[in-house]
Amino acid sequence: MSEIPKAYEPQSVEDKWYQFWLDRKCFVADPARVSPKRPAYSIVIPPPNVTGVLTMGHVLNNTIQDILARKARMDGKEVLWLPGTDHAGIATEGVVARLLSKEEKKSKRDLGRDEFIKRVWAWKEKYGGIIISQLKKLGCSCDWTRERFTMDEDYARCVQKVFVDLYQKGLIYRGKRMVNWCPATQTALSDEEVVMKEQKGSLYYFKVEIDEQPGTFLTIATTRPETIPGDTAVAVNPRDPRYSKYIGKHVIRPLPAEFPREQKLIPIIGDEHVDFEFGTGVLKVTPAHDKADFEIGQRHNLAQIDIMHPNGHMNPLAGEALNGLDRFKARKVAVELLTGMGALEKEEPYTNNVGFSERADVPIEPRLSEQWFLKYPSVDKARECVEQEDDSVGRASSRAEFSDAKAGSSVASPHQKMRFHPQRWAKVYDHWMDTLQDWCISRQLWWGHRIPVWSKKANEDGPSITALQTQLNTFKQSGALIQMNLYTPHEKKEGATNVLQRDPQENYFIRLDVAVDPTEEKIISLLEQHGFTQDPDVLDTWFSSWLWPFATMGWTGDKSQHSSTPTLQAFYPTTDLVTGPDIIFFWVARMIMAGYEFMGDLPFENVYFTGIIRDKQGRKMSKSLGNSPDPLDLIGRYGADALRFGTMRSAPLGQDILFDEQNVELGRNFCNKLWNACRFRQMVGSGGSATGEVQGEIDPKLLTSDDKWILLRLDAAIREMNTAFAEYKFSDATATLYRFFWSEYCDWYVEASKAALSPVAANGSSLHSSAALPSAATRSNTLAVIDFVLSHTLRLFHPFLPFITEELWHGMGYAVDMPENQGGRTIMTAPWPKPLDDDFKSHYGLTGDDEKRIEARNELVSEGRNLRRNANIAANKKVKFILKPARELAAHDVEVLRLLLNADSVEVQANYQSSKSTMTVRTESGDLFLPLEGLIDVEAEKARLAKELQKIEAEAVKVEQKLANPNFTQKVPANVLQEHKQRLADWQAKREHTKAALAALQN
RNA sequence: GGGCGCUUGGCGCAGUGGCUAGCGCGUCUCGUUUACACCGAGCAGGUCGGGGGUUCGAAUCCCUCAGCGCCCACCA
Repeated sequence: MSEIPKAYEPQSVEDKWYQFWLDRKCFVADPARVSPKRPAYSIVIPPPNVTGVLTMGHVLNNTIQDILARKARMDGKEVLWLPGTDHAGIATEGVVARLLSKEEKKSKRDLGRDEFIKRVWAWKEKYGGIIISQLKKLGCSCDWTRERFTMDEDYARCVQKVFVDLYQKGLIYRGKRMVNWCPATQTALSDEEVVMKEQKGSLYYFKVEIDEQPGTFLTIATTRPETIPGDTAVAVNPRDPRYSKYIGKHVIRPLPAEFPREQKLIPIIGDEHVDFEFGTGVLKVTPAHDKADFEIGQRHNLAQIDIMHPNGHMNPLAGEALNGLDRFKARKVAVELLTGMGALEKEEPYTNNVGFSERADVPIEPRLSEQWFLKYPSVDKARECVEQEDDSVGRASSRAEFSDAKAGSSVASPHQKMRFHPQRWAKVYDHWMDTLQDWCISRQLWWGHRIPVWSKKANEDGPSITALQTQLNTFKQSGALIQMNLYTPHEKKEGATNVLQRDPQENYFIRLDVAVDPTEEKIISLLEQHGFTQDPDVLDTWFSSWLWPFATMGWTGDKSQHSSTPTLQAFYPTTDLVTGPDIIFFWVARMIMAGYEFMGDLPFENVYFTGIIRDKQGRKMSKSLGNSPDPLDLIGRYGADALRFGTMRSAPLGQDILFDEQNVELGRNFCNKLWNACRFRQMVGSGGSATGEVQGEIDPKLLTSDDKWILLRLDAAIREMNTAFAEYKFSDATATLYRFFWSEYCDWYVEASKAALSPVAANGSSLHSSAALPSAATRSNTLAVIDFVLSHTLRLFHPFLPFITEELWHGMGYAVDMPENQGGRTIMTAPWPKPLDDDFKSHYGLTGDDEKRIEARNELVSEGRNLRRNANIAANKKVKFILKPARELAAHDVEVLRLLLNADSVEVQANYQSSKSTMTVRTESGDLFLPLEGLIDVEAEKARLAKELQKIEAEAVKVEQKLANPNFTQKVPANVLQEHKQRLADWQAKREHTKAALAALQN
């Protein structure tokens, strides 16, 4: 580090070191190196969408993972941070489809399935994974040799095998159900992909005539008049005295107007679901377009009339006037029609919650359709394994226990408990697990894992199916992974999940579904010969992501050898998962169930839930608001370390993060401070008698009080860091680093060390009679302390600031003396600092007393500076102070006082008497006087002292009263009592001193 | 309708029964002294959301009210 720039320039440093780490394979995990002495540590990245670009959310999430991974490496663990991307079905298909329509004016259907999928792959190769290169810019230490994609060939096989396996277990079934239908993307969605949004709309009241009692009308309130043509009943609460008498009668549905009367006759039914407080207490029932209505329909065996096309436009069953209209347009027209026929009674403004497609941001259309569903596996185990708050009473740091347990026995038995951080998410998880609904896993898309089911419909007496069934059974006996399900009309009566619905266009049919591992080519060709076709649907993207922790580690899906890959054996279960609470159900819960079901063990030991990044005003980051900063731009302007540090510093555990660019600026300033502190060490090192080389040995006999103090502060910082890591409190960790390095090391220690480092003093003479005469030996000793502290500090910083610490580690020469694998090559593998132990402390003579004495001396400095400011003495003007010490002070300390007070001299006078023109203050380590020789503003000083005295009085009285209370003195613990007595004595001493000073001014 | 979280100086936050309630940012004043103006020094600024209770002692524990936010839920 010869020519050191005055300011840190991250741009010239970051790429260099990232390449250095890659070249030396620093991020590559080797299962063979794992041993009881070198335990494994693993994280799988939450795979970002392959279409994604880096957002502040990614920065937060991945910085935390990188911090954990880098810390674990320094702890001597074998670390695997496994990266990759997610194929993100809907998102990716949407991106490519939009591109296609923009550039070629074609739809995906124009291209056809195979060609379209080719285009998606081409797009993926070209643009996909931009985010991967962005993660590298951030400094992420992922093992890129193991990068995975959820559509990789071997990953896809895992997905298919899992499907067949669950199908065999009877957990996957096909069913015609009410699903969340997205008319924009024209696919079914899971419940989790629906977000509720408050919508302002209207509640329309319309009347219907009771067929059996002409002239009697019921009024119905609805928000969706366009679905009237789909109504097949009107429901009232059977306990509702107003209406119960009408149950069993019929009403005439007003729409479609042109339909014959008998087609529009629908029954009035009684159902408990109807709330008689709401609206008029009469509910229109549309079993084909509303989830609750569907269930009412099931209970009363109502017909289902589907009046919409899949794209959300009305079909002919909605009637001439509505046919072809978009559902929202149809709503307006339906209202007009009702008004026209005099059926509309009123319309009132109404706000309700409407389900929206999370991806496409359009209202969901509840729609009856045939889909694949999964009954969740391993639910009980998954529910029990997450530690609830009540479980943990009396367990101070269970994470430490976890780590130790794992280190102790390398072959781990199945883990019992998993911890969430913050733990309150366990409750949310628990609640969801208690109310699990079957998961709709099929999607009407092309980009994704195609459902490995071949099926054929036939008439009930079709001979081909039975014959084929027999044939397939022989394959099955030979161990092929296939499963058949024969659907016959009879099953309908049993009300089972495998309900075969009557196909409206055809007669009853039977169907043979065959789930096959797609690698069973013989079987598939046999099926295809017999006219079987593969299900056109693909699986929900999360149906592949839920296997991520083990499908990425070489899991084959073959149960007999599921733990046979070295990677799985070494790194599964993973240690930590870092993710956002928004995907706790989508991903975390499902991974836990999959972990148990397919690996027989939980997938991770700890889950850290980050907060959500918001803007300064607390709004969510969003593209439409334009309030989402580009992290790459921030990295360009401030450096990756600055972005990381600024983000971590403002990200307390469990709370949302308000992003403010000022935080990044602060991170940059901090890096610069670190840079300059090292630069200072280089500059003082090359002058005087010491060379620029690292000073190794510290001589206990030559330590100054400040040296001892900073070593003790370093010790405290290391301990605090360890606690923060154990509790996943990264903002605490950065706060500790900030305080220790900036306030304690730079502001106090470095400034004080200048007394020992003074080149003048080192020459053996001094300009100041009161100054100590530090020898050259003391000087190099202080340099050695600085090197000790800095080399530890850099290591404490490294997980947070990987680039600048690597640059300084080498630049300062700290790498030189270290063994190759312990920091000699890179700070990445330098050992994490240990707290200073008792041996160390006694060898160097470090005691709590030293710490207190320096802090008392520093208080003297602060008070002295305060006096200066109150006397309006310019910061650069040299003055003389007089000190009447409470106890003996070393020459070094007096010299430090002189330096830090920017004084010509600090004279120690045991019997100094204050005079009229002297300002003064009493501190624990003595009375400080600032003689002003007539320059003093007596009135101002009187006022200041009076104010001071008032405050002192108030505090003294408070303590006096406490001590006067016998209840207090009797019940309070001895140490607290003692502390209060001391406090009173201190206040009284200050009171006396201030009174005396005030009195002196009166003369 | 249930559940969870939050409320401490202008802003963002620490502080789970006992130091004079801290920290960072910001504001203001002074300052180019052997790293750093991306800096240093100093001042100002808080009845800890309201009310009640437990206790010798409450920002901290309990009750209650209010406000804000999030999640879950089939009132059309």
